Amino acid sequence: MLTTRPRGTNDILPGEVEKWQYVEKLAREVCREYGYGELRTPIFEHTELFSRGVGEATDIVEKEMYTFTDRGERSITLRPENTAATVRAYLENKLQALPQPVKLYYMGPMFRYDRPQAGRFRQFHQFGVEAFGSHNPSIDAEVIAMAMDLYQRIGLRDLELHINSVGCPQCRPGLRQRLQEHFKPHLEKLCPNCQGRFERNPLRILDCKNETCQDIGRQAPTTLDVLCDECNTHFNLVKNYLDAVGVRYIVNNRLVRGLDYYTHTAFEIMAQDIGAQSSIGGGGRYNGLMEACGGPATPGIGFALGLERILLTAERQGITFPVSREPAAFVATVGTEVEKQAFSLLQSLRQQGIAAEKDYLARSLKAQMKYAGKLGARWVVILGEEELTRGVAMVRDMQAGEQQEVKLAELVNYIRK
RNA sequence: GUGGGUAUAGCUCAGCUGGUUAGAGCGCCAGAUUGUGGCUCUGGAGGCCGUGGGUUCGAGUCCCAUUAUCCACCCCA
Repeated sequence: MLTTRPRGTNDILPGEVEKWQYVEKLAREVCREYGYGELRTPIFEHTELFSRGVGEATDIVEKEMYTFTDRGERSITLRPENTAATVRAYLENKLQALPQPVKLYYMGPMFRYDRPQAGRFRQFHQFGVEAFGSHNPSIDAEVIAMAMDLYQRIGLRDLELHINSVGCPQCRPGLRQRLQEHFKPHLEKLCPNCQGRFERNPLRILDCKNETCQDIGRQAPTTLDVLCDECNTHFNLVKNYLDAVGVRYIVNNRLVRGLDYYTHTAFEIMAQDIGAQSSIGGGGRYNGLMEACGGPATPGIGFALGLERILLTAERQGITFPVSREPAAFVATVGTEVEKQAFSLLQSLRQQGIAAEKDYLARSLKAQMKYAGKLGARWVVILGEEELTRGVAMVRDMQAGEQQEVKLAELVNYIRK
């Protein structure tokens, strides 16, 4: 073999790809019902879109981007997420001119240079939505409820929805300061990671898995302790709306989202039993992002769901999808004289909407039957010279193990019945 | 970027303390008298034992490196 697929990428083969199509179809249905229109943006963008939009200090930008210089000396990056690109497209196409809010969705591959592990790949796929132009907490709740609705339609069970408010530019600096005051006396005892976080992002110390860090963090002020009145009110209303539609959630004041642009609502959905990377979706509000990208102050909220992780969860939960690609009919021939007519019959079946197959390896009738059985064909249409002169075919029902002669003119109706 | 496990046929794996032509099950192809699948039986194709070095009379087996893969950390979907 010349080479293999690049690390952390996957070939999705027939048999597997139908599951993807099924989930994608459900996602599109949900979007239609909730009023989200599809947006397709480039797979690559100018690097500065992500470094500025996602945040210079994030892991994504610091160490996970697929960045290269193109032949025109431009720095290009394969998209690591799609919120920044959606904001860019909104501004570039002047979607402010549309009735507000503007509700968009996307689906497709994202790229991050990580070490692969269970549920994590370098090329992975996200389905996401973004709603621009409304501060209203009902749209926060709508976005969350929509994600949960999709999971439910797919059939996923035992999911945990965690929600939190990470504050706004008014109250977040206060939280940062109070956290640093809390951790400062214990700085020596924190794990090396958290000692680094102390300066960079003290919020993150709160969801460290290290026991000592957790113990010290237990008494620390949380986001919810320092929310300003406005943030507090907003968060309470989001919860009220979720209650109103029966979406169950866990308020997790340790929940911090990694990307710089989040404000107010943050949420994450966790699955059991798919390994350490248990988050199958997450999102939140990002009221400052549009301005950071050079646009007018415009609030936004969205989510991104990981398709690989959704499919993995479904597999672990033993969920089967109603997908099939078996041919309905198989045209078998006896003797070489009838092959042209059989070929024509095959074509005619297909053109009338019946999935039909034939043998391509000059197999004996016995081998053709065996092959048809393996393909899962329900009907085998057997054509020999003798049948052909009488305008009939022997049609075998592979499930019942019975067969009978059918006039060629009635074949389609017979198979459809 | 860090740590650990694994690498033998298309797939799942045997191959004992180094010893002759590397095996099984499944899958694939063919056959078991005339034009009929599933079960059974028979035969066949298919392997630079991940790659490169080293130790040895001799390496699939031991050592080193490298690559890939899996799992975990970091982080995220």
